[in-house]
Amino acid sequence: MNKTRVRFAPSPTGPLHMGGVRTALYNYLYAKQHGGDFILRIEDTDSNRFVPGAEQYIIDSLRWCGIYPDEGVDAEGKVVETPSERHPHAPYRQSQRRLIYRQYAERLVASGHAYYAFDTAEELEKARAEAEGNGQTFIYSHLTRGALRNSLTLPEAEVKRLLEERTDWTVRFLMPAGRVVEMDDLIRGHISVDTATLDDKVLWKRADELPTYHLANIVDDHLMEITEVIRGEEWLPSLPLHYLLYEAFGWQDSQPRFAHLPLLLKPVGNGKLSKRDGDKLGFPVFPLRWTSPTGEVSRGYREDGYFPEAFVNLLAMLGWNPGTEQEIFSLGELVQAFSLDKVGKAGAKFNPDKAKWFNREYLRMHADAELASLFLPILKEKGIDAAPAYVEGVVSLIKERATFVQDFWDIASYLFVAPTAFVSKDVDKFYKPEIYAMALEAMEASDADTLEAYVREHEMPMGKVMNCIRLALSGAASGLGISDILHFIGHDEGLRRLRFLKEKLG
RNA sequence: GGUGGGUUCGUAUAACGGCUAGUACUCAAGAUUUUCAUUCUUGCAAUAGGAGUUCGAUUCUCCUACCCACUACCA
Repeated sequence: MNKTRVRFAPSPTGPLHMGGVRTALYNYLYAKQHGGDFILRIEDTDSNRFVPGAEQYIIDSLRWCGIYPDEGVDAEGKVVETPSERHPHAPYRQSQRRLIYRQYAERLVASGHAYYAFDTAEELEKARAEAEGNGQTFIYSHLTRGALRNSLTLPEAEVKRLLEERTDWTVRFLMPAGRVVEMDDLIRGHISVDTATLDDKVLWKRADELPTYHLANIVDDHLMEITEVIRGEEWLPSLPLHYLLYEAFGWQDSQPRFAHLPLLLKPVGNGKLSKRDGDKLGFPVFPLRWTSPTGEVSRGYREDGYFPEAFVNLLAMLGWNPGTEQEIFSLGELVQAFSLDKVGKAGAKFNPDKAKWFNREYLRMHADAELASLFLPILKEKGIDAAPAYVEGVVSLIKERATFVQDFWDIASYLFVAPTAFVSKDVDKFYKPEIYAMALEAMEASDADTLEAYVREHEMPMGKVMNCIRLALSGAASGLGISDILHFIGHDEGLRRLRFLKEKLG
């Protein structure tokens, strides 16, 4: 039995979106569960779409989630560029593997599974436009290849000349007609496709001396001894090609098994989750904040205040379920519980409310001291220098009311500074001369512990008096319990605030 | 258009072919609380439609509808 080896193979064309993180996560979980390796490979074969910083963003995102590759770019925190005893499959960036692909492309031509094509981009475009004019779709296939400029139709000498003179030719796969490819997917079961509907995909481009996805992918998965390919559903249509490629190379025996994951869909309407949805509906679609080369900023889960554990957890539950009613899982627990046959087939709509719920749960699980240490810098920004022990006490009191650490300030700012503004609606309701008089009397006569008893004993209207006091202490009639507030700010400060209320409102 | 995939409460999902189709989020109501939040209880709400197989179908088969992906010298 071969050791399990899976890979996550993103393209550095922009920030990794949460769907991509989920794919990486599922690969990672699968690898770890089977005691195997998780490999990070960068598929940068499209020089036109390369975005500076995208690769580092991918690495940073996975690290934030606690996902570390055993092999590949970023293995053990450093970029592996050359083969070594530990990483014999390096390099892991496809642009650094150019030389490898060309020989495999040539091998396919030699064995009659591929051919050279000399059609220019303009010629193909013209053919497409023509077909479209006739209400049809042009595909480069057994239907059309006989009338196009390639090594199948041109004389040998001409082919030789063009190969030498021109630098814009490609190698195309010779898609056989009249075959039905029988495939198996770990999630979807058996699938069969008639090759007559498939086209002759470009495998290698002379112009930049690079392969396209299809060739690079198959060659690398083979060379890197990948045992399972777990990727997004958008790849399902090219699975027949990939099967045929393994067959053409004679690698069927070591062909990896495939699992195509359902897509992540936008919260409302239809279609896959896109960057725009996040901006529009107010939630991040990226793990980390991303600033594009043009200066456009996209929010990230990290910066929005999500705990990485919560992010990983919510991602894991989108498209997979444990078969039990447990919803909260650590990364380690996910490794134990994960299973591809519990992955659903249908696309999963992302629900921002549930995402927040997960973070709330994780926030409560965090120790007060830890939360306090996260809150401290925020306080410092507000110009407040509070004692850690004090902040810890505050946090333990308010953590159940918050979703994010950032919420702490809004919830409890008045435990650090006296309110200067008062909610007018609450003022109208609770700041009446007779109520204020009673509130002042109660405050002057009792401390935090005896306040309630005093109000009760003197048969004051409990709700009104308390809310008037709360208004003075916190600036609003809703919020923390009065005795809790007093415990933190002290009785003297409480009395001062009550007097300030009158001073301010007259 | 073609090819492939998909379809259980609003959302995520559960249910060897067999209880009243379960759970979580959201929402609503009630209880608790000096207020708010929390917490607790309760409630609303689904098998896309139609045939077939079967004693019995959410589950298996077929058809229809709808949704998604792919259909580039992008991944």
